[in-house]
Amino acid sequence: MANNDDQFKKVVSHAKEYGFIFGSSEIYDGLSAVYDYAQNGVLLKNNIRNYWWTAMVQLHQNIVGIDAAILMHPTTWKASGHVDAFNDPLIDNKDSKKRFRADVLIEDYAEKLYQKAQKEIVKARKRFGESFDEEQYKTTNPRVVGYLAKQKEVLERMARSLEAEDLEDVKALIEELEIADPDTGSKNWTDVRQFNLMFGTQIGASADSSTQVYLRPETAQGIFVNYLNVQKSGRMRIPFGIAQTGKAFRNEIVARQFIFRMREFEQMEMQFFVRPGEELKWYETWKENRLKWHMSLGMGEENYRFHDHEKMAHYANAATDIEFNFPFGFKELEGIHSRTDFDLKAHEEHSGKKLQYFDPELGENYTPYVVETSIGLDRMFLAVLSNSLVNETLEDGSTRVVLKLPSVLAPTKVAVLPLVKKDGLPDVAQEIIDILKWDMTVAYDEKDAVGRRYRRQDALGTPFCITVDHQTIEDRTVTLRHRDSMKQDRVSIDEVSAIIGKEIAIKNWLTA
RNA sequence: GCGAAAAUAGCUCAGUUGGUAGAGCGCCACCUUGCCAAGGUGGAGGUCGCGGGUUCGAAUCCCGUUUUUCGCUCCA
Repeated sequence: MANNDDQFKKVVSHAKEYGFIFGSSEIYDGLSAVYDYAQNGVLLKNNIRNYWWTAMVQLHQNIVGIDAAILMHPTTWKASGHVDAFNDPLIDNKDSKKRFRADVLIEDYAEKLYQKAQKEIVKARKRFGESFDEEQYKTTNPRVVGYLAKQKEVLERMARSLEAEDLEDVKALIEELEIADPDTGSKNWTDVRQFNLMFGTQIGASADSSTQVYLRPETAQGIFVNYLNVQKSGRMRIPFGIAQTGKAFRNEIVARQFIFRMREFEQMEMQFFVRPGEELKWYETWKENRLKWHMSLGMGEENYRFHDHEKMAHYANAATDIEFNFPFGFKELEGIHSRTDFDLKAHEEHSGKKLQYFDPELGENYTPYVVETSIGLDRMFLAVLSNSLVNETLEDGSTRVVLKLPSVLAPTKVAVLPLVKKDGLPDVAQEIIDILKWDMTVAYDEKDAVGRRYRRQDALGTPFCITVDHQTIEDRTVTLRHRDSMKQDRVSIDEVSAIIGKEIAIKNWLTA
């Protein structure tokens, strides 16, 4: 564990030192859980996004992409359930310093009442045997009636108070019921406070004429509200998918672990629209497909696992996470959910517009079911970065820090290095750069001994170094040095582009 | 948000009972070497997270605040 903590710290400090990630607005002491991608980080991030987009959109004829706005009509979030579900009433125990969801505390209390009633019923059944009438007993036995009535009363009062946002009454209820901290028994509670996980802002400059809107807490709704537009204008036939990448915002109570949980983050998601009843088949298909995508990067099969959800979110009938072995343990990297027709139905209800699809093969209308794949781009970035950072001990006992990024994702593909910065070698290096720069990101470095320059490129994850020496002037050959093996080949300048191109081609990675 | 710990140069860290800030690495310039980092010379870079207070004097003591880490909580 200590080793993992250590590795995580190294990743964070490496990310900063080598220009991958900076804390936001650092000169003003930073902003909690917001980060900026730096000169190398943005390249790596773009490459990951492109690798995903190619695999999901370009390679699937029945999947198209969109780019929906971050701001959406506020009713969207009523329909999606976020206005209600993203509001948590929380309460702290002053003695144990623990935080609880106030509604969960009350629900647990109500559940206990129900259990008491059940106990009475079980006892009574033993007593009366065959002739026992449970329904009648529930309405006649005073104790059971009391428990059930109390349960109902408690739940109803809580629902009323939450609906009216009367948080004082929620607290009053907790105190009246003498609900204690389940761990410590303390009844010393703070006030109940509401935490809204959606960022709000307003459209319209003046306060009185403005409309409250939200920064989207997930990108998916931008696809749902556009699904019929895309289907009709693109003449899409079910099954088909709509993909997009983009920012989403959540005002997390606790946002931690570097870029793992940020307030502003980027999702890469695809919603796949299918016939009702076929959703679980497609769910399995996409589970398999997405895992294969992860495996193609060669970051170790043992570092991935599925975590199937026992308890479903309100919209899903099957859900799994692809978890990755981060330095702080296995954590969710991607979610695959069978979202049923929950979202489209909800939008139909709230908008009053039909969002049905006419299936020409079946000759009937229906609201499609949806299978979603949703991966956090920032999490993927962290997975790649933390998995690639290695402190390697070489045969001669010396060490090097090397970022063994999959070369298809590496920010810089090749560094061109003149062995010395005289005798015309820099000019030849520049010629090579001018050939390669059209197809890949190229770096140039002429400072310090070439060995040290190799190490610098290792730390940046550059998979190839081309060294121009005196022989280059004579026969137009250079040495091509490989990051991971540190081996060198002598090749002609004319071959370099093709050799590197093959190694970094998305096609070769995705079909390997 | 609550509790605990921390914040000194780009990075990793020293800094004694309060006495005016240092090292290694890195960076820049020049020289030297020339295929796997750490030769030479010179240089830049810190109002010690920020704001108050105590004191003749604060990186050091006190209070507040911001950020980070860990725990609680939450995670569609």
